[in-house]
Amino acid sequence: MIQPLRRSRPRLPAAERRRQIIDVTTRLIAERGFWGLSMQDVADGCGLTVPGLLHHVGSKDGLLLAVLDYRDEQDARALVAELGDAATVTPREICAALVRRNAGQPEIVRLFAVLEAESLTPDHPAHDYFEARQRRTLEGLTAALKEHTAEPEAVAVRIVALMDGLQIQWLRNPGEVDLVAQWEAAAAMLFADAG
Amino acid sequence: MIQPLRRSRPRLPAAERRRQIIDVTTRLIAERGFWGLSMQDVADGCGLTVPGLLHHVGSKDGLLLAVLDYRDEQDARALVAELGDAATVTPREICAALVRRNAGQPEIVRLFAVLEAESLTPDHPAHDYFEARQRRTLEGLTAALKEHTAEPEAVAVRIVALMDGLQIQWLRNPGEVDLVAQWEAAAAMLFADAG
DNA sequence: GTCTATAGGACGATAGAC
DNA sequence: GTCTATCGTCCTATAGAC
Repeated sequence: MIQPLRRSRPRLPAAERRRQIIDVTTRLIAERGFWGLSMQDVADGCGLTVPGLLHHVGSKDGLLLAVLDYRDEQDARALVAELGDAATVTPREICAALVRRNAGQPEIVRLFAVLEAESLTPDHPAHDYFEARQRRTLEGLTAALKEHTAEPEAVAVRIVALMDGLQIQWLRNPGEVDLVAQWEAAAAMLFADAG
Repeated sequence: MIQPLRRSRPRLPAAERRRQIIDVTTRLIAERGFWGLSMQDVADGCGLTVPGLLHHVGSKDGLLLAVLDYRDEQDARALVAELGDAATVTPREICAALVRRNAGQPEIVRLFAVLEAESLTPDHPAHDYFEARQRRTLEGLTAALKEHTAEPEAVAVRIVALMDGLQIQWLRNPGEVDLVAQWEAAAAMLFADAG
């Protein structure tokens, strides 16, 4: 009568489990930020216990970094798919594509909006990530704008600022603010002298 | 030998103590957000125990609302002092005054930046406050723009978005981004057709 | 107005079995 | 790969003395 009975629970392969963990965590951080995130909630959302969750990500900080790494990878993939890696695309087209993509995934946008603000303080585990991300974005955009305007750096700052600001208003009131339309209208002035 | 010995500790009057609590809390929320705020840290910063702190604010939510109420009061006072309540002031001047004031108090700006993002979720204790605040701001600005542009509402959205976005970049890199200068330059395009 | 004492959880993380 | 059990810490809040 001794039952061999191994594995009454699913025991997903590590890669799939990791993917599930990242999905759940993305949703929860968007709702509550990193400081408001609890490992218990993530574990529950995955049908795991907390030690089970920690087996995959090591620590709470590790969990956050896993989410950000995954986003980088996805974003890079998506942008190449949409635009090709062509050098013929204008900065304005790049921005428009980005806004269109963001308009379709409010959860991700919220993830970044919350973490961007939270991580302003130097002891936030994503502080360095967001500092590097902002520098990379501004440098890339500045370079792309060089041949189109006299003040590429200042224009780049304005573009990023406007995108971030519009996203916040859109997230707070998705029904009333049309992200893509607002951006197109705003872009008309921003790119008045640029391409 | 029986000592009457009452009050070995300061025992500040309630109003002063409340003011101190709000100051300390403002700094801590700017650093960690509301979810990351601990009553213990606030109490320590005031030289109080946690129950002593709770005596003044009732609960953690009450503490947050006290901070926001106080900010509303201060901001209204400051804006009237700077501009008078005159109807002769243009929207552009109002915005410029606001940006100049913000440039001098990064801690307060950070408080709002963090709470604005955190409070996107409906169960955040400041959710309603920020929703009302955004609506009030947009309506006021839209009204002020009515005589200056054909699309006052859309321009108002852009103005708010740009101010919020510039502030984030400035907060992350105060040395490299000059908030006032960036705003002046951006305002030149935003108000191209408006006053 | 502030304290001590304490209730009653939730937290992140580790050890070790299976 | 996932579990149970547990550690030690932190958390908000209440009761009641002074």
